[in-house]
Amino acid sequence: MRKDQAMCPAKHIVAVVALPGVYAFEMSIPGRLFGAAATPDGRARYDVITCSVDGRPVVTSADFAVVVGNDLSVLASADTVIVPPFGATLSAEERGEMSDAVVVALRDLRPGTRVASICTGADVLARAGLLNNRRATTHWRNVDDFQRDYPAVQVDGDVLYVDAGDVLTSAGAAAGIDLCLHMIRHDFGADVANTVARLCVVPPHRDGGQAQYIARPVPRVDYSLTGTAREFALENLDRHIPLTVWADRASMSLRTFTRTFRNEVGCSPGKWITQQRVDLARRLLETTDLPIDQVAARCGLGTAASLRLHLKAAVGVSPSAYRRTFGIKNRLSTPADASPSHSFGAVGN
DNA sequence: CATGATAACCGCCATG
DNA sequence: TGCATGGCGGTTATCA
Repeated sequence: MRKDQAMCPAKHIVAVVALPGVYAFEMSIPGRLFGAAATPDGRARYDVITCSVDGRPVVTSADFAVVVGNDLSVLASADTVIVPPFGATLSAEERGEMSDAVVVALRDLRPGTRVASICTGADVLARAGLLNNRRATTHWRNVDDFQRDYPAVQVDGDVLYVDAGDVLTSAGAAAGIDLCLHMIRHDFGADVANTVARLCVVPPHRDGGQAQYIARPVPRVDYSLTGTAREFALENLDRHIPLTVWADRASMSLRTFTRTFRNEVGCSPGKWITQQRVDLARRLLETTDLPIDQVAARCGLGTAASLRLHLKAAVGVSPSAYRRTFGIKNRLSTPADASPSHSFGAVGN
């Protein structure tokens, strides 16, 4: 955390900001997930540190306090700054006051520092102006207030997280897990992220958005209406299956199926399936030596040109560059050396 | 990069 | 009247 870090290949520093009344669960997510990302020889890939405004212990939303390691000055040397939600019992004004110092610190970060929020931590990012004219999300219960308070932010209340490049926001609570996994996937590839997910016993990738978690006025059946169709599609990723067939399998008309799908999953069937295809392509690029056009065929993207297009949209690099960075040949070196973690372009969700 | 065929998407509206 | 359904068709996206 000093200037001498330039001397040795530095670990990626993740700083978690604890404000008064911080939600201990959300605050712990980065330490648990980033902390589980290790190189094959067991070295930690990230250095997760915590801080409060003045470096003193912080009361949490539960009946215990946490002793943090630092004050806000560590943010200057962080590669990633994460703001969990805080101050549940405080008024909006009080929360604003409590986070003033963090707002100032966020505006003053080194260029290229990645900033992320979990749940209503997005408020702090918005107050710092980091979300202006960018897509962002927050807890579904906070979406309307958030959009009202920060009209310059393009709020998307349906997704689990939004990656706007160097600013990322996640939906409520456990969506922070998805966000952290996403950052790990971005930094070190899907394989490392999947290992972390296994270690933490969480799904490596959750389908769809937070829409499916919003309580409906009418209690919904607790199984998914489109789930079997999705399973079927996943088992046949390499084949093109017309939507009418999906709908048939779900015993719905085409129109009702697409509508239901969007409700349950949070995006259109087409968006969803290309996501799945790109995910598979990434895995194949990472773990096999298959030629690019065969990877494309296997994951249903058809041609190498198509794969190139979709991979570029998802992670900002070409298939060969992706394989060079994350492929099996490089498994033993630290990808951090090969790819500065901020080198990938802005990625929508 | 351009292009045209095809599929997907989604607002709209009638129906039950 | 409220609500889910599903067909229609204009617009958009995809891909060879």
